[in-house]
Amino acid sequence: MVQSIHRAFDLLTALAVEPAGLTELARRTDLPKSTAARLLATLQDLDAVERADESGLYRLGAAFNALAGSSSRTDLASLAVPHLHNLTNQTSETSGISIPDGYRVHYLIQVDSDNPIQIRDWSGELIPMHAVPDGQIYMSEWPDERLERYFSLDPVSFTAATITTEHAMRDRMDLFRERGYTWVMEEFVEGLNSVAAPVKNDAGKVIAAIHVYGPAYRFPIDGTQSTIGEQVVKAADRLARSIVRAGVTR
Amino acid sequence: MVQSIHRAFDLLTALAVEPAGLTELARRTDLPKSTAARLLATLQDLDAVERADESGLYRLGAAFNALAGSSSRTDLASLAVPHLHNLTNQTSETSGISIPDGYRVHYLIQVDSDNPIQIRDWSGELIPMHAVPDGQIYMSEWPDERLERYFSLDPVSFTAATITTEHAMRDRMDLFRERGYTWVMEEFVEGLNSVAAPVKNDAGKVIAAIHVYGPAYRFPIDGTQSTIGEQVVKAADRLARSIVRAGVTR
DNA sequence: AAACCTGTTCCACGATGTGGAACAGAACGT
DNA sequence: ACGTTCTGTTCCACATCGTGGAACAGGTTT
Repeated sequence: MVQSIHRAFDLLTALAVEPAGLTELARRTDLPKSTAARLLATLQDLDAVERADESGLYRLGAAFNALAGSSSRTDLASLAVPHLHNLTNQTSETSGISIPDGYRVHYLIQVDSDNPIQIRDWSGELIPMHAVPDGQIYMSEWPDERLERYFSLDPVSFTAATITTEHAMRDRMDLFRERGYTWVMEEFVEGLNSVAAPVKNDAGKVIAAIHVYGPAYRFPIDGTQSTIGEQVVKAADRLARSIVRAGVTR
Repeated sequence: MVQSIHRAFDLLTALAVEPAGLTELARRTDLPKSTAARLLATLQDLDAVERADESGLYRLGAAFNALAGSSSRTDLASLAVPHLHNLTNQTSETSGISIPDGYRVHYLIQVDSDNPIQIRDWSGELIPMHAVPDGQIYMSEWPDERLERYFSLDPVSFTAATITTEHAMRDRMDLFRERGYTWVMEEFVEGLNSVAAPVKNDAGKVIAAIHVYGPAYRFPIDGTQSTIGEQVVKAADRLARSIVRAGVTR
């Protein structure tokens, strides 16, 4: 075991209680002041702690928000994988999961189908909300002023079919609220269709969305839009229950 | 600078990209395998990383959620302090801020008034939602089934005035939605009144609440309920704007 | 079956982390 | 104004702790 790392985490844990000066931290962690000073200087270098200018008090730094964010995204992605496999098996198309990130959709992972004609992998990428079904679901929870602000920024018209007006988006959102899922037909990329449904936490808040997409020439097969939509909704609900059981917080 | 701590954080940063095995992590961080193994064992001991049983892959552990949670609570509390001072000056009573935490309200900090007759400090404590105005605000955003579940658990009657039925709480929530703030008169503690207003993020979600409380014999002074309520709403809105400017995420 | 790769463990070694001491400056009490 | 106490910073002699190469077991791939 590496003693220095244990000691560093002792200091971080002490700071989680409340901010403190060097001498107080040394006292809380039973370390000599010079040892604590050196460890804190290193943690400061790593943005794991920061120092308030006037008071000289140490407090936890921004590094953990990034690590915790990544940790919870990884948790969510792990939980989603079996559900996405099931969905891909059912639909024979690529499925994936995303989370909202400001005005964009953050694709976490996707599960490809066996079909030789594949969809490229958008995992890790950030796509504007209006262009994809996940984003349209997230936007449907926004207050009016946020929606207004978004459309005042002239959203990109990716294809001739992209929705770029608030009015048209409200119509789309009404459809979503009616059905519980939303379809996007060649609005982001020519030749690509997709459908998504929301994943909600115990408090009813949309924390993620799962989607299926495929090439427009074969997806969806005529007359199957609502069947596929319902399958995505069911998969999203099952994932939501897994999340509650696993105690993954978002 | 402490080399071991830098190396440990290099490993953590590598894991934030995606989970990996020992050899891959050693490669990503330019460390000998034995060094990486020892550092990872220590991080595992600290719950900073965990090991998937079957695959043997390492991934970030739960420790950061706790540290990030604490870090962001500290950020929020720091931002709130000047607003709470203003509110305490205006009302001559104790003010404070809370966040929701499951079925309870987590009081972060409070700012006392100069009055010698003081309210005890609940900072750090967790109080059931139904008994305090902050909690009643949080509950007003819940889906029906969550509210139903809460009241099926026979909430504690702290005083004769405590609301313990779903029906009565819905009436209270209607009043809240009408006014933008909510009063609680001796429902939690005999002789204690309080008023709260929600703090919302850019997406319109209630992330915290701020409140003022005082002894019932002097607070509120007759005829000042709506004036004080509005003051709390304004302070909450100003805090919300500070939060957006500071980029503090919740 | 052989080659290759991963993860684990050991231990000789010396580099790094340790911690006491000294110091400057601020805060506090008289 | 002065003495005392406390905090934070820095130095450096020292030896403990962290290092990393090597060996090994077991699984995977060819």
